[in-house]
Amino acid sequence: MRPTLQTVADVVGVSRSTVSNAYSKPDQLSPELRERILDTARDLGYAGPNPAARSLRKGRVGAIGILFSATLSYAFTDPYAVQFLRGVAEMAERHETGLLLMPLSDGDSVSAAVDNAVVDGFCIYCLPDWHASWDAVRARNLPIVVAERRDEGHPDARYVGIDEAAATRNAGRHITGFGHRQVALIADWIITERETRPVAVGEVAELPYYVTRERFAGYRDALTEAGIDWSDVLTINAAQNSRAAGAEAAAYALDRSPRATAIMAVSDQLALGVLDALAERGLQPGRDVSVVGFDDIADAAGARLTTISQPALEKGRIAGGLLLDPPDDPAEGRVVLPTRLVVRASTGPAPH
Amino acid sequence: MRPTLQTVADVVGVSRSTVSNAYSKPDQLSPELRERILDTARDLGYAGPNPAARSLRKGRVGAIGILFSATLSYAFTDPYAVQFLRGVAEMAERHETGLLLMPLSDGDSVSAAVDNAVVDGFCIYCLPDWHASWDAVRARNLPIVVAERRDEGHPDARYVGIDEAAATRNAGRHITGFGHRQVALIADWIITERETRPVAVGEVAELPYYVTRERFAGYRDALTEAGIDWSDVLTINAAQNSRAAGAEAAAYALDRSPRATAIMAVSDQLALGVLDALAERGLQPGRDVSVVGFDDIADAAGARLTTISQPALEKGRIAGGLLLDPPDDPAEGRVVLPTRLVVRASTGPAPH
DNA sequence: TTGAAAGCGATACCAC
DNA sequence: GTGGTATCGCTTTCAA
Repeated sequence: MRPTLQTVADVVGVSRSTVSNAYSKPDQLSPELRERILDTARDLGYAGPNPAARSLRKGRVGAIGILFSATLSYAFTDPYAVQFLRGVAEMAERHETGLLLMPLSDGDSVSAAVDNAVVDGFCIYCLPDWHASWDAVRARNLPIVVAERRDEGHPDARYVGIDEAAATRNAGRHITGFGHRQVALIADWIITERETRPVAVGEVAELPYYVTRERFAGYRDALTEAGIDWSDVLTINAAQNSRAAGAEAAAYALDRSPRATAIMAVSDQLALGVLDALAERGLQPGRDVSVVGFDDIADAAGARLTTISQPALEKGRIAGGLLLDPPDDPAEGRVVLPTRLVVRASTGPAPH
Repeated sequence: MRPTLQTVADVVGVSRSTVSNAYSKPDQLSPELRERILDTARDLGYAGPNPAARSLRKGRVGAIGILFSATLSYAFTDPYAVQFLRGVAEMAERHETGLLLMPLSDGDSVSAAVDNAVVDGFCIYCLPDWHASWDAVRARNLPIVVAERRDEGHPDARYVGIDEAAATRNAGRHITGFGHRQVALIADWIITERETRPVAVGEVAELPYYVTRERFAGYRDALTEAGIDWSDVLTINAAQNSRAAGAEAAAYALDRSPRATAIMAVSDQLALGVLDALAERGLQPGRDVSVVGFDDIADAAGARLTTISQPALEKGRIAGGLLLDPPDDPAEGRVVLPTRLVVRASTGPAPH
């Protein structure tokens, strides 16, 4: 049998409290005794206090669950996601807390994973509205921080996000100010299917994913203000949030007549793909076709991409802080961070 | 007070076993009763069986700890690491197991993180030999799988890796076969400091990190066979495993006289940086300077990089499998996967 | 089917 | 400083 605290206590001839103290409260007993206990434990092959038991007793686990929709590798491949998670990880580190990545498959086990997660709270991020795990998470009755989305179904949920629509509204005005009329929008999750193709604006009315929905709403506002008919806007679904998918999606806007003179993407990854597509066709960004991204990831500056900068790292830090060090005032549990339109060379006046 | 199983049992008027069964063994009680229990639980705001308590009782947690040296964001930025982790995640998903990422800071808390991790086992990967957490992990007395390294200090540890030295020996022969004599080697962790600079071969004798040590050993064998003096080989430490660091390191080999005609890097990330450095100088890979990488990441093919292919995804899957579904025969717990030299355009005959 | 009782392995609290 | 006792919340026999 594996040795336990009790085993060690018996061998040393002390009570279990004392052994426990030897591990958790070194200053509660004499150094010699502590030494003796630790030595015996080592000889016995005692592995130290069982974390599950400790968690049960203390009511604290020392880990938070990270929930997102996609596969591990995909989520971490996105520079924005990486920054966000780095922020969360920073706070976690500071609080000596682990990050439990939960593989969310699509079957029944979605809920099982959430149900069994040994965590003190959940950080949800990039989880489409339709995903089954939302209910499972709420049922757990643990602190929740949602990034990128207000959780209407859970009014007390802490939240850190940005004003998505305001950000794109602003960017949209930048574009319409340049006189663009032939506009295309690229996003993943316009539809739940993972395929790259134009999607009729009718479908777009009920975007299933909060972030895309809001960002499109902002663009819609700006374009409509400028007298552009929303139904004239070409909206293209990208199979995923990747550079390649962005390039593929851009083809639909570039290889038709009239060609789009401005292409806005909901992420820099996609927008970089659009730039790739331009380069392939010998088109110059900002002159022949204007391109706008979102996120202001590291590569955006080098690519001279006009984009909307959002503080991903800070967002992660705040999400982590909200979870690990909750504010007394619930009002402080809802944080909206600023965004900024970063104008670079990829946008300019519409060609005649 | 938060409701517990007991609370629900009392309200419904059954024993806790029955409530427990309602959750864990639906077929052990009548559907009506189960329904009634679940409804009451919902009304009471009972969050379902407490995972910590369940873990304690069952002796199984449903999560494995992932240990690596670097920051989260760094680890996941490396395409090789991402592939590896995707493999692990795949197996984890299949076993309904979570992945606990442990923030390994450098202070005392290194051990605390490991001590408190509520996990069923550890998967160690990319953890330098000198890292303090090795001891803490061994003390936990849990199943361990080590990727990329034999753990001599823990002979029973399961292991999945490749023959690092054989792989680079082979690549080295490819290079010497082309007649190269002016050779440079680029690696991170030649020294424990994170700075990009040439490192004298004397220091290199005691490389602190297993992977770099082995890969260098292979190259050394091949070069020595060809009559190249190991002390004539320029070895350059890269501050980190990134493309930028690779380019920076390459400068030391390219901007000196005589210029290196072959540069071997311990990763494709670094090697891609080397190609960047060549491009900057108008040098042609495979004609002016030959470049070899390691890993065969997705970008390597497009960059026409000669490299050593290793099955990262498969490695991750096996690591996960070894941990979650251990083989009966301990001999099967030590897996060495094949590597393959993939020759592309970045290597060629040494220029006269 | 259902229930009673016995742990799982530790920590908190309060005497001593 | 040290030891007893209750308890954290659940699952698991084993009887009924």
